[in-house]
Amino acid sequence: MGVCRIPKPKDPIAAARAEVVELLFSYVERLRAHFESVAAAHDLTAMQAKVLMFLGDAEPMRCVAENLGCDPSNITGVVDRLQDRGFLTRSEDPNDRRVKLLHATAAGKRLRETIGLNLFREMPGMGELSRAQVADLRNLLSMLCAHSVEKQLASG
Amino acid sequence: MGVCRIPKPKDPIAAARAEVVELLFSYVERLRAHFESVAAAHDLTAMQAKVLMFLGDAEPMRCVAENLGCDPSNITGVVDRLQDRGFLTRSEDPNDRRVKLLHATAAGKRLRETIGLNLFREMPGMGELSRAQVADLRNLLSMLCAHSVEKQLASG
DNA sequence: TATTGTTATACTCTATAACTATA
DNA sequence: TATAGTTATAGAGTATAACAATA
Repeated sequence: MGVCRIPKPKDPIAAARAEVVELLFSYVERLRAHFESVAAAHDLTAMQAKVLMFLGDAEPMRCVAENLGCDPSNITGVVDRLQDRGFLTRSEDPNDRRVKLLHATAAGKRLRETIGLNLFREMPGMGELSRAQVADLRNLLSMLCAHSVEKQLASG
Repeated sequence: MGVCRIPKPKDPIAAARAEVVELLFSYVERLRAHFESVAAAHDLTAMQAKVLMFLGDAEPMRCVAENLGCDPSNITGVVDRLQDRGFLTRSEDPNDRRVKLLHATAAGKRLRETIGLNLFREMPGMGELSRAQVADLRNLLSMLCAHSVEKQLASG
């Protein structure tokens, strides 16, 4: 999300946290650009790539919308475009005929695999971390994510 | 950027990196939602908030576009809307009259301060890290960001 | 000639509200 | 009544191309 000029607190602990927040936003901006560039290399928008990467074997559209944090009405158009290009199909859920399930086609699965590999292999800065540093980062991110989910569930 | 299903390599080092990439994308999605929610609380889109947070004392529009990784033609509209609401003004650069400089107004500076504080104080999961963990995270992120910038400069 | 910012255009994402079909 | 998905609509972000003013 680019450079943010967050006011620095005087308390050293809070100041360190503020610095982490700023670094995170800077790195997030790079990740966003990286993701968009990988998607664009396959003529997909970031949104279309997100939907494709989230697809399981039989994903209800509502779950896609919830995971992506947007209104379900948006998903219709995104899925339309992916379907027109042959990357997924819709089917009715036999258990609840209101629900439509999304399935990646063979071409969709191949594309997903390719995008996944590109996302991983060209991850900015990742190759410079040692094995131990990668493990440290994994643990710290786990804590951040776990707590975020907890808060999300509590407030929802 | 939501849940990404990145194929897991068999090599344990590569697998650990892939896990970090997946965690990063998950946390990034939470940060994006956090940023949007803070911006929306002040009737700003994420893009408008990014521009406002990036504004220095006299920022050329071209620099804003470069920092945000988008075409300069987009900035015109975003800046128009922020200007209409009294958060910034344009002025001609006396040294190069093609350039227009952006200045946050008093209201813009107040809003920037408030958004910065909200971004920092409600940062998902950040409050759960110990002082030492915050320091570790800062160092790891510094490495990731430093290398990203280096690559960016090398390729540009 | 090259660059800065603007405008026009077309496409996509976005939320809201109204609608159909189903539960 | 409530829910899943669609459609219509309006507003915003996005890149491309053409343009005026300036360098």
